[in-house]
Amino acid sequence: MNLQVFNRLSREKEAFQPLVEGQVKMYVCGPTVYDHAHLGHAKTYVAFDVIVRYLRYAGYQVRYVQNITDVGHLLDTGEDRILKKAGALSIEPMAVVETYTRSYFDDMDALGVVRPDISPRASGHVPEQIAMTQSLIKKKHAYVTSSGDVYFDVTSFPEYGKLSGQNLDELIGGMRVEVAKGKRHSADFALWRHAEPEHLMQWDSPWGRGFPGWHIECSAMSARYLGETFDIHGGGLENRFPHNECEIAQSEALNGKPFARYWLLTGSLTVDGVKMSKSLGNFVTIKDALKTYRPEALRLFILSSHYSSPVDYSKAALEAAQSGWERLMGAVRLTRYMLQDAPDGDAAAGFEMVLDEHKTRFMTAMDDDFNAPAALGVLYDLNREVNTLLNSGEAVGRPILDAIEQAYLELGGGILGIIPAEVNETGMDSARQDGLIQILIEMRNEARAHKDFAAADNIRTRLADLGVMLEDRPDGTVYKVQ
RNA sequence: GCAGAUGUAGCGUAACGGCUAGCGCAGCGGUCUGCAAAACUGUAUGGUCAUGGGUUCGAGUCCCAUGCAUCUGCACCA
Repeated sequence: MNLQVFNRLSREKEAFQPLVEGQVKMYVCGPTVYDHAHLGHAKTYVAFDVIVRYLRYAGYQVRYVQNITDVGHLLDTGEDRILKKAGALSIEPMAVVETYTRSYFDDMDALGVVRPDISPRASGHVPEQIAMTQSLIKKKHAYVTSSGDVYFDVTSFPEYGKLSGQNLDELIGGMRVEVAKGKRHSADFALWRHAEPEHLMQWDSPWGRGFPGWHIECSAMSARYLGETFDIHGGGLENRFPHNECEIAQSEALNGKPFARYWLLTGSLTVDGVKMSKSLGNFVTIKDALKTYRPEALRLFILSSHYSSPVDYSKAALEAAQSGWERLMGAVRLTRYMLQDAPDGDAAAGFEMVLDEHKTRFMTAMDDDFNAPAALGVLYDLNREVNTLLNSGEAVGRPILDAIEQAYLELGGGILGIIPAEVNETGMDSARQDGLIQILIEMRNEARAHKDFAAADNIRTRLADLGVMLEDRPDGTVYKVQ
């Protein structure tokens, strides 16, 4: 275990050394829950899922916090995303939040993403955000305008821009949105906004009725659950500026100590080279993708490029991932098939060495900034070794078969989340269905024995039409369900 | 304009400065099979690693320059 991570803050690969030995405190920017999640979200959260899984596998005790943004995230027009959706559907804003929060967790569960330990909602932490804003005002890092808005004063934090490499003077030129009234510097950002009476989500504050700005929630909630300084801050690269930059400014200006020690940001999911996003309309929801592809195949597709790189979505790429997954599962299925009738004893015990070697290579890849695509390559290498062994015709003892299955479950299952533990892959092959298929296999093999290949092929074809694929092996016929 | 990223076989992607540049998908053969499927294996002298220099015993990797293409952010987004 010699984990190196690429820290976006230092722009260098660094040895990973958590603040407290053996413990990792990690915060990842979560979704704004105003619509169903799409594959872009899947990319980010699957990537961090594997990071968390690996850290835990490596023995760290991880506290993983991922927020749910349900207030304060405004559109260019100044409208709140949640309120806009609530208006469109004519329902309570909190009903919108509830609907899409559940939808989000449903999607993540379906993708096998392990839930965060804490999923705090912004609307449930308004007092914390107000308190933080008050302290920032007291320390003269923020000011109140005549209309009841509170802005962070970016000139009071000289390091502003250090994460994204932005320069205050140059920022002004590229601005697309009109500078709000009352701001001293165009780069100042809102900690608190006053609300008009008809605004549906508003709270009392020292500055009148209003609601928190978007950036403050992450600072307030990470401080509450992880402390003022914590180990890993994750999120999508597109949030580096302004969001992540503002988080750093607020927290470090207030606490006078480092905010997050390692910044791990994910590359975007693109479609034909362009980022998948709501506004461009080029998105595919996770629910839709799961109608066509297995969750493991989606994960494999996402993990086939490094978390910090972009990955381009296409039908061909997803189908390639699904084929690759089938390839891995072929060996897993074969291992499990042979385990049903495996001899005791140490036949093929030498394979233990091959397993160890590949495990080591796998870990080396993951230690190198969570290089899942490289680790996946090792898994494919191992897969070939396993296939060669299991098809060699030589006896393979139960201990080795157990060790092989264990390796798949550990690396492919536990860490990457693409190898399911159950033999049952589809939920379709109940005992009864299995029995029915076995009867057909027996009938077909009788026909084959009588060289009645027309009848035999008829059974095989018709089963294939139903998605049941037969494979004849020297030691019998096996099937898989598509 | 400013900040940053990427460019490696048909496609998708890897490679602490060090074996013949790896893996997957797709194509075409071979072995196996009654035929398939799966698997293994071979093959396309399958790769001028964007271009041109430099450092080095050694460069896809480090440095400089160039131009092309594409992408991301610039106060909207995971």
